[in-house]
Amino acid sequence: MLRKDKKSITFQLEKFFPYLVRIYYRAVSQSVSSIYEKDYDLTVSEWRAMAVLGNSKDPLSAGEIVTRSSIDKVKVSRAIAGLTKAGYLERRVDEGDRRKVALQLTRSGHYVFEELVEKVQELENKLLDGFSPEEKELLISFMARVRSNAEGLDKSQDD
Amino acid sequence: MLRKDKKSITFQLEKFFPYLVRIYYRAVSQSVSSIYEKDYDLTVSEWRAMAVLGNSKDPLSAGEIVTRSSIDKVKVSRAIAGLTKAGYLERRVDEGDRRKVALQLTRSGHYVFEELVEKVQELENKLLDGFSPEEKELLISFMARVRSNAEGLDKSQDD
DNA sequence: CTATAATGGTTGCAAGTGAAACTAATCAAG
DNA sequence: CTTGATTAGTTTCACTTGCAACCATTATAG
Repeated sequence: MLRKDKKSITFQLEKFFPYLVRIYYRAVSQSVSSIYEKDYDLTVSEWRAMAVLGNSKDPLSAGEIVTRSSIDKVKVSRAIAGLTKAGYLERRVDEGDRRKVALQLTRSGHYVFEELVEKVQELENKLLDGFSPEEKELLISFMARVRSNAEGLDKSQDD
Repeated sequence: MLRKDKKSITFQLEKFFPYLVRIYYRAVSQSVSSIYEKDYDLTVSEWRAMAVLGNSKDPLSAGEIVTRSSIDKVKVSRAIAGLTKAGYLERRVDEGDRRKVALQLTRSGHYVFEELVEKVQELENKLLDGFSPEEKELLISFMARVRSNAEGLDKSQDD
């Protein structure tokens, strides 16, 4: 079995960690998005904006949604437009600072939000079916560790 | 603290499992893609197609890349075009079946592949910095379990 | 042999994305 | 006040995406 390869590289994509993460993410993401997409015709950003708003007693500005959801400006702006058009969201110009808009869910928006939360939490349970509470916590903490490793890297690259 | 909320929903996005997965994925994905994007101006699909090809002794058809990389038809087709244009890939019509193309990395493609593999494996280690081998295995197996839960769901929804 | 279907791969198109430019309002300085 | 800078949010534009339609070739049926 003599080979002349300089290094005889073996790189298996299906063992490559970031590839596994991607596949994992895809599976999770697809199962959850099927709920708000197919059942309610919402986009991811719309669902997330709604989730942030649904949990807030007080109206929020678009900027506050951006910071709380880690969705970017543009998507939030479009999500707001979409939700407003669907009648789930009410936008009022903030009279204190007329650049801002005060956003809050309408009654029907709140209703949809509640339905969604229920379905989505049910899905969360199904995704973690077979996991003990400790395992769930462990998985979450592993992800957080990897994430913080990754973010550390990015930072050092910026220099 | 009397509230009149029908249900007093508390849904925190930042505790929601699919959201955590998304953030995790983003961090990983961004750190790895910065390597092949910034350093080599390759897209994800190009890198993945290259990874599949780089590991194969024999030329592959586009369809084989699709099945081995779980990238879709269209992306593979475009990845091939891109890699060919960059001089990393050689495409030859399969004379046995003239619908197929036989694809293999050029010398320079192989060279880039080797460089990339090295950098990318280094990154993989950094991402998992602080993880014991057992923890790494555990994380991977957790992801596989969640994924198979998710895929089970999708299947039952198709019915 | 045709005719029809099936397969491998590419391309067109409509929708989605995000960086950057833009508008409008507020703030800060002279 | 005016001028310039900052902030909130929207829009534009170039690029990516993926479905579906497509072309070419091979396989199957009559």
